[in-house]
Order: sequence, then structure tokens, then C-alpha cells
Amino acid sequence: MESQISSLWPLLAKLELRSRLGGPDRAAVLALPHMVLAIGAGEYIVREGEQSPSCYVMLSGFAQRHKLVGDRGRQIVGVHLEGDIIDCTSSVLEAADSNVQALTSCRVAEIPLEALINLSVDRPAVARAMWADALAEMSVFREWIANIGRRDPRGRVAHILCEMSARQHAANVRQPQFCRMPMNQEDIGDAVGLAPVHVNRALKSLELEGVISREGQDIVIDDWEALVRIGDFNPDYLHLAA
Amino acid sequence: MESQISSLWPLLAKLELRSRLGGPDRAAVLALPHMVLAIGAGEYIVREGEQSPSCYVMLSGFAQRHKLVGDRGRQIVGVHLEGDIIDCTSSVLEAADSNVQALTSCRVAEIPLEALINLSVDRPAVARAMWADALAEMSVFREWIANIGRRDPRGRVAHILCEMSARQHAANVRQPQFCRMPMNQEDIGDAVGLAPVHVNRALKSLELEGVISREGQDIVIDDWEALVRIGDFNPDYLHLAA
DNA sequence: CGAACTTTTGACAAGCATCAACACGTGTGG
DNA sequence: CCACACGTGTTGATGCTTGTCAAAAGTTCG
Repeated sequence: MESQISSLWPLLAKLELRSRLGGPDRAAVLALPHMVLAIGAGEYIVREGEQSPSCYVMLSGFAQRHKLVGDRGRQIVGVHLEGDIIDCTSSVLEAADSNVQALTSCRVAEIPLEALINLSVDRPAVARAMWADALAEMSVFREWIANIGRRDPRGRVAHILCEMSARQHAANVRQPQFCRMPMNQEDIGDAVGLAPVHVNRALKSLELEGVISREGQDIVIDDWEALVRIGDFNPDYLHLAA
Repeated sequence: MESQISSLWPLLAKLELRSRLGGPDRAAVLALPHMVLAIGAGEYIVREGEQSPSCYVMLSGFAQRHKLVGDRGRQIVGVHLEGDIIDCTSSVLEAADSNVQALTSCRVAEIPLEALINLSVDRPAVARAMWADALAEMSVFREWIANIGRRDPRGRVAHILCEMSARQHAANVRQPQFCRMPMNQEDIGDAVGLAPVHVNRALKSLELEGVISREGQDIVIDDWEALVRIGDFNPDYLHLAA
């Protein structure tokens, strides 16, 4: 368990998005014991049903969280990017309820649950920041329910693009108008509850109308206002303000 | 702020579902300062955009949490019943992202966030129990995403019936085969992403096949195995084991 | 008893899934 | 260097599924 002092800064940045931490709090976060894992695209970080004595924090790259639903395939229930705390569930509770799989190659910090618990006992401000982070994550899940349950295909696709862009911008990964989208059209379909063909049609129509441009896995948002309108996107649910 | 010693036991029962608490922990939970509010059916407990210095705990009755989605109506994103902690979001973060509205008349305890924070600093076991509860709630949101995104109408309706039954049973409200369903077919439709007509057809077909019976707002599950199969229900996501 | 709400049923149209075929880029091996 | 396979994106045709509309029957409550 080597301690690489600087590698946890994405976690700290995430916590400071929504909470104010003092110097000792910050130092304690960065001093958390951890191992840095290199995960290849497609590899699993967490598997449903398994338990782990550690939490994981995304340091770089993208991952998706999914569930397998009977014989009806896969539903992606969330996307993780830099700074995200993934799956305390399988360590605080008895087993993971979903799978987390790398979309790109990632660097992931593995932190013993014990250390996180000790930290939150010693440093209430950090505990509260983690609480705020968890509540914000819940809010994202709720928005996804609304997205899948009530929006039409174009709206769903536009909405997930807005979310990816806003979250990447908040994590300082990108400029607001640029958005990494490391999911193919089948992945996007599994995330928004659509057949891949209709993801294609939605993306194509957004492109033809000049709202977005595509360059491989990157998306350029040429008309943010229009994309927000089509996706009925209200960033409040991301709780990005402190 | 009157302190009614015994009225918080549903909260304690909820926390002890997934965590082991000692005597002093239990006493501290029950001693939380609170006010008991009587809420009429249809009244709002939390409104989107508002902030509150208090958390709320359901003591009795049912409530739903919903979001309004553009001009496409309402999406119910969750149901709250006895023992549920509702909306720390609007007190830990800056504003509520969704509305919580009573389905039946309810009794709700209003607890100052300050008191909850102090409790979790003083009693790490309680803090961890609340953490476990929040993680389990997240897991439910994920399952709802999968339910709406990937199951057919019969499956969606069967699944929500299974969940309501299992959660009520865990809260010791009902026998496993009986289930209070204080939502009309329009509500159920808004919860599972279906038009109300098809909720009706799904319920009717389940009844005709002898899987369920309906008696007003109560549902009798005559063939649990069949309902579980149709709804592809795996109770693990509720994390009801300790 | 009547009014308002909810459930039920039917008819119809629209939307989305499915299937199929082709295009395009990339990497691999002959 | 070309041929090929593979993954991904694109497009069209078709039909089931689900939403919409409408009206009647049942229920609850004043």
C-alpha cells in the first residue's frame, strides 16, 4: 500500500466542488492510504454480488455502471469520471448491486474502507463533504429516471450530452463546449433506454441541425442553448454550486 | 420543538435494518430533537428549489418524490414509507432537486440538520448506519432506472408491486403477501414510465392470471413466485440484510 | 342522490424496436 | 501492400408496442 501523495487530488477537487474544507482536512484527504490501479478499457472494476473492503476513486478515464436485466440486456445506470467515488456500496453494505466497467483505460485509486471511516470520524468536515457528494449522486440517479421515463429519444440523447459536458467541465477536464463521449451508440442506447438505431437518428438530426459536431469520440457543442432546450436540461440537479 | 421520546422509533428500526447499533446509539437516535408534523394527502413535504434547515423522517403513511419534466408531465422517482429519511439534500446541499408529496395522510418528524450532524459526529456507528441507508437508497434509484429502461409494461408494474411489498414487509408494516398500494393507476404510470391505460391492462392481466387480487388500495399477492418471475425481481438491490 | 374521481374497454395512430444491408475506418495477417 | 475481418455508424423497410383519445362503468364521498 504505497502512498503517492499527489495522486488523490481529483478526489479532493470533487469534494471541494460542494464543500469548503480547511487545510488539515485537505491534507488528510490527500494522505489517505491507497493503491493506484491501471484498468484497461472493458475491464471490470466492480462486479455485482461481490464484496470489497475498499472503495475506489476514479483518477482518470471513464467508466459505466450497469445492471443486467433478465433477458432484456443491459441498462447503464450511471457514468463515472475523474474524481468520482465509486462503490462504497459493496464495502459498507454486503454486496455490490451493479457492475462498474471501464469505458476507457482508467487510473483508479483503491482506498481501504477502514481509512475512509477513520477519516470521517476524525474530520467531520470531510464526512460532510462525502455526504454532500453522495446526495448529489443520488440526485443524478433521479434525473436519469426522469430522463428515461419521460423524454423522447432526441431529448434523452441531448440530455446525456449536456450532462457529460457539464460534469466534465466541473471536473476541469474540458472546456464547456467540448465533451468527451467515450461511449458508442449502443452504450448510449443502453444508458437512455433506446435501441441503438434511434440513438444514431437522434445524433444525426442534432448534427444536421447544427447543434453538435462529432469528431470520433469527441463532441463539439456548437449551439449549447439549443441542446439545453432540446434536452430540457436544468443543471441544478448536478448540485455543482457550493 | 417538543421532544416526544418514542415517536422516532421508525427511524431507529430503519437504521437497524442494515446496521448494528449499541444501546447508547439507540438512545441517541430516539433522543433527537424533533417536531411531529401531520401532513394531509396531497400536501407537499418538500418543494423543488427550496432549502430547508431540517431533515424529515416518515413516521407513518406514504409519500412520493417526483420531478416535473418540461411539458411532458410528471415522473415519480421514488416512494417513501415509514422510517424513510427524506431529503437531507435540501439541507446539506443548497436546494431540493425534486418534490416530495404525501400520497396518504402522514406523520413526519422534522429534525434539525444540526442535530443530525452532531449525532453523527458523536456516534460514528449512527453515522455509518445513515451512510448505509443512503447507499441502499441509491441502489433503489438504480433499480428504477433499469426497471423503466429495460422492462416491458407488465414487468415494470410487477416489479414495483414486488418492491412495495418487500419494503413494507421489511418495515414490519404488512405480511409479505399483503401490500398497501396507495397510488392510483396514473401515479403508477408516472412511476414506471407508462401511460395509465397500460398500467390498467397490466394490472388486469396479472389479476386474470391469478397472480394478484385487488381490494381498493390493498393488493393481495396470490402467487409471489409468479410475480417475482414476471417482474424479474431480485430483492438484493434493497439491501435488506445486515 | 349526484358529483368527482378512478377504472375499464375499445379504436386508432404514432413511435420505437427489430431486421437487414451497406458504408466506413482500422488493424491484422497474408 | 493489399485483402480481409471486425467494429461501428448509417439508412431503409416493416410491424409490434405503446401512447393518445374517447366513452362508459364503477367507486367514493359529500
